[in-house]
This record gives sequence, structure tokens and C-alpha cells, in this order.
Amino acid sequence: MLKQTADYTIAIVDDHPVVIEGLRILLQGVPGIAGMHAFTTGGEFMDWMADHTADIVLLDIMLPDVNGLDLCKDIKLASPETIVLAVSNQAERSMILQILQNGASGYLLKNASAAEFRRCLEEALSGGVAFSREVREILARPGRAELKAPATLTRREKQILQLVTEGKTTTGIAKELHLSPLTVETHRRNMMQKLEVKNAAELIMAAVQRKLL
Amino acid sequence: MLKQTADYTIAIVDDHPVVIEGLRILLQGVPGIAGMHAFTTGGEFMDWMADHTADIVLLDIMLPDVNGLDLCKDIKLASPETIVLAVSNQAERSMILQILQNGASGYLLKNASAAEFRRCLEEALSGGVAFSREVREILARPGRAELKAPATLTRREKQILQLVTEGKTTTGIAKELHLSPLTVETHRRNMMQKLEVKNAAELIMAAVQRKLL
DNA sequence: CACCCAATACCGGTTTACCGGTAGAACAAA
DNA sequence: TTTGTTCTACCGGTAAACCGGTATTGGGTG
Repeated sequence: MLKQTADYTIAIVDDHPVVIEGLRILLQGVPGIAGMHAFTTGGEFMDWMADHTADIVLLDIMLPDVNGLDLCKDIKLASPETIVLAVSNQAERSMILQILQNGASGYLLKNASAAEFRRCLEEALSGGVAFSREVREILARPGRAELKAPATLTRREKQILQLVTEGKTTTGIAKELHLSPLTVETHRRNMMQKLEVKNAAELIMAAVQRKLL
Repeated sequence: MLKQTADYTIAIVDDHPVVIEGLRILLQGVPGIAGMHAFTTGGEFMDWMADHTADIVLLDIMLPDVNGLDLCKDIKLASPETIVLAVSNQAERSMILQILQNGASGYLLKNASAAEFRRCLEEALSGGVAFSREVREILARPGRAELKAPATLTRREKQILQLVTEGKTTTGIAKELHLSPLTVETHRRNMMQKLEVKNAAELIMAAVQRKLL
């Protein structure tokens, strides 16, 4: 569902002027674009963002000055409505997943065709997540990381996790379960190790996301 | 979906012997009950629970020795598979909601009919939540508490909450947003006040449950 | 029997969270 | 213009979390 009123502002962030020009030309054929702004570093772009907004950002994630993952997150934090499409010339599974985790709405290889760029743009604007062909292929084959057995918690651990999500303190939990606070802390630490998180906040989110309770 | 093989163990916890006898007789007509055990105090029952299990507990929530809400929670913590049906002779909206919050699978008034008891039992066993007629009526009329406007968070607060759910520390968030750690803490505290929670764990759960992110 | 896992418990130390305030600046609405 | 909200920032103190270990016990299982 592209807006009928044609007024998207697009920002291109890429350290290669050639790519910028290529994208600029490629996007000229697309209806509904009101303005295009190009930047060759992440810093330049963030400065511009301080008093402008973009509807779409085509973001090269291999910039000289800043890490693409962080920049993507910063953009989404500063302006959650902005749609970020990651652009790169190499596609590695974990990188794709990470940038999506950081709020990107798609991942495009630079060798994608003009048609593909337009399709992804529309897809992202309509609220979806878009990938160019090669990227889809990479995502299709399951990574090793996803195959690893889901951490399983013991009965006691689940009990304690439940109480942790209720905001109980270690000593409070210990009283409720008639245990030493030290024991409760040990369980808590074991869970954090199992789930590969480093504090209670992440522990709770892991529990929620993986429906461990 | 009641089990075809008839072997449920039922425990009755009620400080009135009359009620126990009443329930005992009332349940005799129900097929699929293997054993019935009665207790007049919460303590007695928990002692028994230490080396036995019950499939169903009919729990009077107005016991002399312990608080019914806590007891219910303790039962579910000790044995999450056990189904607890709260039994009481008075129904107050907030009490009903609280005990459900603590894991009960239903709420029955003592004046409920035998048929109603059996219906609720089946309903609870099949994974549902069951109420006697009067209780349903009370639940049907919305309480004032539920009507209060959902707390709304500001843009900045949402940003910070997002990072809190990712397990970031106050100082880490401050760096990411280029703020003083003291400012971040203030925002965090304001959010906790707004959402009526008292620590980060509850804050995260509130955010998840109310889909504030 | 030897081995592993779950559950229990401890020590000492550093870092973070939480609480009780207070307060200035920017901005928008009444 | 006064009022309200948001965002910013500070102080001093207590409580709790987190980290790095270590260790004993009781059940199972090969």
C-alpha cells in the first residue's frame, strides 16, 4: 500500500559516490519520491537527521566511520517511523539477522536489479520485510545457530524464573521457597548461563520470547 | 477432554468439616475420581503435598492459618500441573482476579449446585477456567480498576524502555543516547511510577504485557 | 561403582539499581 | 502569562545484583 500522495523523502548513506549515483538514477524512475539526500559517512547522516527526517534510508552497512548495526539502531531509536533498508555487497547470514534485529526492514545486495530495488522499496513501505533474491536464498538455508537445542530449565529454575519475572528480589524468592538466598542466586546464575544472557532483564526477555514459563 | 482412564486424585482444603463432607458427597457421583483427601488447614495440606500429589485441589481461600492467595501460588509453584479451584462463600471482584493471577483455574461459590461443581471440574480439567454462575456475573461487570487509562510513555521513555529490555545498564543507555546517566535514571524512575511497578523486572513485564514497545 | 546432574550453600568483592529528594530549560496549551 | 509536560541533571545513601570461584549432597544411569 504505497501512499497515493507522492512524497517520500529518501536518504542514501554510502561511502562510494558511484553507488550513490547509481541508486539515484535507479530511483528516479520510481513515482512518489519527493526528495533524495545522499551522505558518504554515518556521521554526516546523523548530523542531518538531527533536524530533518527521512521516510526511507538506504543504508550501506559497511561504512568507514561507524558500525552499520549501531547506526541502524540509532536511526530507529531517533526516529522509529523511518524505514531502514540495509544495502551491502556481501551477504552473511548472521549479519543479515543482526541488522534485522536492529530494526532494518530489509537487506539488499548492491548487485540487485532496478526492478528488485523498487519491489523491495514497496514491500518495506507497506510494512513488510524485503530481501533481494540472493539474500532470500541465504536466509532459506538454516544456520547452525538456529539448530542448537533450546536450553531447557529444570523445575526449580522455572519456579525461580517465574518469581524473577514478578520482580521479586533474590532474598524475597528465597523466603518464598524456603531456601538460602545464595542458593537462589546460584540458580539465577545458572539460568543466565544456559540462556546466554548477562542479567535479569535479558533473562526475562528470553523467558518471554521463548515462552519458557 | 477428560481422561478416559479414571484416576484423578482430589484434595479438599477447607476449615469447615461440614463443607468437606458436603463436597465429598457431591463428588462421589463423579466418575474418574480415584482418591479424595481432606485437610482443614493450609499447613496440613502443604505437609501432605511434600510427598504426595493431587490432580485437583478444591481450595477454600478463607483459611484460618494461611492466606489463600499465597497458598494457591505455593501450590502452583510446588506442582504446576495441579489444578486449583478456588472455593469461597463470598465473591469480590478483585479477589477473584487476584487468585486467578496466582494460578487458580476457577472460582466457585459454596452455594453452587452439584451440577455446577461437576461442570467446573470438567472445564478446569480440560485446560479451561471455570466459574460458578454468580461469579461469572461479577466478572462480567467491569471494575473501575480496569477502566483507568493506560499509562502512556513519552518518546524518550519508550526509547529508554526499549534499551532496558535489552539488558542495557543505565550508564550504557546514557552513552548510547548521549545523555547523563542521571537523566536516564530519572526517566526510568518516572516510567516505574507511571506503570506502578517497583523495579526493572516488573517494568519489562509491564512493557511486554501491555505491548508498549 | 563411577559419573553426571540437580539442588543446595558459601565467600569476598565490584557494579548497578533503587530511593528520597531538588531543580532548570524548552515548549505548548489554556 | 501562568500552567503543565517533557527532558534534562544533580546529591547522598542503602539495597541488590553480578562475578569469580568452590563445595557437598542425593538421585539416576551407563
